[in-house]
Amino acid sequence: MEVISINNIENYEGKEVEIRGWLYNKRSSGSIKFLIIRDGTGFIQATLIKSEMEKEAFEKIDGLEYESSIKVRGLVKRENRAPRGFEILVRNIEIVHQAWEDYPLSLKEHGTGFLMNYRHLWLRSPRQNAILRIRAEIVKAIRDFLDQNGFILIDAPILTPSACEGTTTLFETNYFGDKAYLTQSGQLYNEAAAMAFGKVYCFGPTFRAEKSKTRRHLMEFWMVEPEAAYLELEESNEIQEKLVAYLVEQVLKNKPIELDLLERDKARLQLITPPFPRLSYDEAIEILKANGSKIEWGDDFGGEDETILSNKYEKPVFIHRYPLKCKAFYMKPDPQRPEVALCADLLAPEGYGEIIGGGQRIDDYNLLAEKIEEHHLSRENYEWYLDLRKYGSVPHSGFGLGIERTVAWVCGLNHIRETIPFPRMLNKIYP
RNA sequence: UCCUCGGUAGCUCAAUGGUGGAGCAUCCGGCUGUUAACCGGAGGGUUGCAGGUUCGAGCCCUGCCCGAGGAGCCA
Repeated sequence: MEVISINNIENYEGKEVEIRGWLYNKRSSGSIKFLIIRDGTGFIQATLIKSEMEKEAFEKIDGLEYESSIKVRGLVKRENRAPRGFEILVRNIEIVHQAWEDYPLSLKEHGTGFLMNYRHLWLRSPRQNAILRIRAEIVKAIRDFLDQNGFILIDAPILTPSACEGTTTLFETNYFGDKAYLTQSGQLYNEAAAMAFGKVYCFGPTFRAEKSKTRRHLMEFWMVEPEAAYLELEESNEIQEKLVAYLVEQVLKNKPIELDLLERDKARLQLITPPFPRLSYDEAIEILKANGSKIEWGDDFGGEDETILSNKYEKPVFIHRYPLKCKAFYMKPDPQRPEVALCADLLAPEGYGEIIGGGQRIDDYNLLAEKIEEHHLSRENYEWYLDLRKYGSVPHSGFGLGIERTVAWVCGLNHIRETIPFPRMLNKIYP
């Protein structure tokens, strides 16, 4: 008898199969019993009919607790009355492990705070399963896109000797008696890699010790950061819009069942095709002022400002050429207008806000040295970074795409915390 | 760090200052097509903690703890 996965059960209609999984739910009507089995790839109804099986096998499951692990053997039937259009007519069930009777999660009515304490069990639910499968698809799409477009994976270190950008708070750790910090960006190392390999990206976790407590923030999150030599701002933007459109396309193509389960409006995602609109910071300020925002030229956008801007478009929108003082020290000033940076952020639609931040980097040695001093950064820590401007400096650009925010947008979630298996949130690190 | 809201059964929530309830979950019983099944019955409580006001506090007051949302900052 063949052991099969629930997600391709339709290929086995009329065949005897075995499913290895867990008991998700059960319903009984006396002489007919329904079990909902999950195996990690999907959920399927298993039906037991008293008159069609041995008494012992029929009664075996009476005391079976939720989440008990079981092997179910039976006939795959097309059945309109079953949730997925298919069910298994059970011949026999083998109980692998009888779960304890106090499984804490019931099938309805839990608050997120409670569920987060049981995140290790919550992952078993259909909704969490769908979200994390979409996350995996997005990660795969990003890697495929970059690999197919000549980028090579060159990962940056997690433990770093100093701040990459200096501004945000870092997690400090002890490195054999010296201070070290968990990375908040692979950016600077990427620039070194880009001068060695041309087009590179790093993909990994990053850490911010900011005491942020909002639906858009995690202490630990994942970022993909491409960086390329001889790449100028607008060329970088073009890569970004193609990348974002591609990952949306791949999710639509490969994860339609998961999107439906999340009740995501797929029509909104189908609109995500290049080119994306481009708005200068100056234009954005005018729009915000016209909408009643108190923002002034030189301010960075707040969450509400981003929402106003992104709601104006069906596609993600680039906001480019921010005031230099809003941005990191390595951002290259626009030669036409030195008060603004050659940079662009990408705001996702439907109020999801910033998913990409990127820009062109300073390639002149003297200017970069000045900026390092201006930002009170330790020159000693950045000698290697300055070297990149001494030996074959070229115009170069890159960007960072936040995985969790992207997943939240594609899935249509109102909070980022469900987009990562075990979110690290303010004052909360269990489980 | 600041602002707002909240904390009552395992969970989600009710309860004019006057005997703390419901749905789900659990246990028992019933049901041959259930769809977070349904129907009947039972058990389940130091109302976050510590004080205070009152004849009487889940409810009013003070302090603390914890949680949620938001601000700042950012992806």
